[in-house]
Amino acid sequence: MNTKLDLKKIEKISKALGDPYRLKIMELINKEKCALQCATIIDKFELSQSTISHHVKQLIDADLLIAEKDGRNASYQVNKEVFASYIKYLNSFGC
Amino acid sequence: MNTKLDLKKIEKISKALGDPYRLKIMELINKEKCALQCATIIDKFELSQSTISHHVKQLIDADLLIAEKDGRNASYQVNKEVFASYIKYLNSFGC
DNA sequence: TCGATATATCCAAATATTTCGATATATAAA
DNA sequence: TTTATATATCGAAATATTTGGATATATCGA
Repeated sequence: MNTKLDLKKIEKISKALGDPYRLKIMELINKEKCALQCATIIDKFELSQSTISHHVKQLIDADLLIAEKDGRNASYQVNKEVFASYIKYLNSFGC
Repeated sequence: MNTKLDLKKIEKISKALGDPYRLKIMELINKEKCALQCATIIDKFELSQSTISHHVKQLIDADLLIAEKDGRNASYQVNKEVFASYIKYLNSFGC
């Protein structure tokens, strides 16, 4: 595990984290012990459902979130693996 | 040291890292033992001088680079402190 | 001083991202 | 089976980012 990410992927992850709503969505999901439902996210922000869906998709596309579908509900959790790999890359700059 | 970064700052740093050229500029500067001159960066990429200058400015504005001016030359080095703080923030997601 | 060089800034065009309303899709509930 | 609910996708407008040419500024060398 702890795959080495290529530059394209690093770029995508960084871009996904470069938006205030997406950061707040990540924090919200991270606070939950277990997976968080989409409707909960929509409740918390002054954004339309389609906009939230779009932001969540970007986080999923960057592999920062893992999505799970249960019937008509979707839930998400943080992909700790990918964060670990991203941090590993950043460590070359940090220390 | 190792200041806690607010969300706005995390966003700015992530955005600054969310571009292929800026990532490559960071890597280039990081590879140098000592500070890297601007002209060297310009040589390495197929981008105009003004575009490089703009990208470097964004990295400086995000505090990822420290700029030093010596006469008409400018040189840059990685701000390890800020990287460390950014990584510290990301650790809440990673493990 | 005068011309050359290094970098930064200004402006505008090209491109990408964000946002929302409308609609599609799939499932649950009546 | 019909209706309601949850989420995703499409299309278009608003906004932001990227890019390069032109120019400004500051300094070095002749």
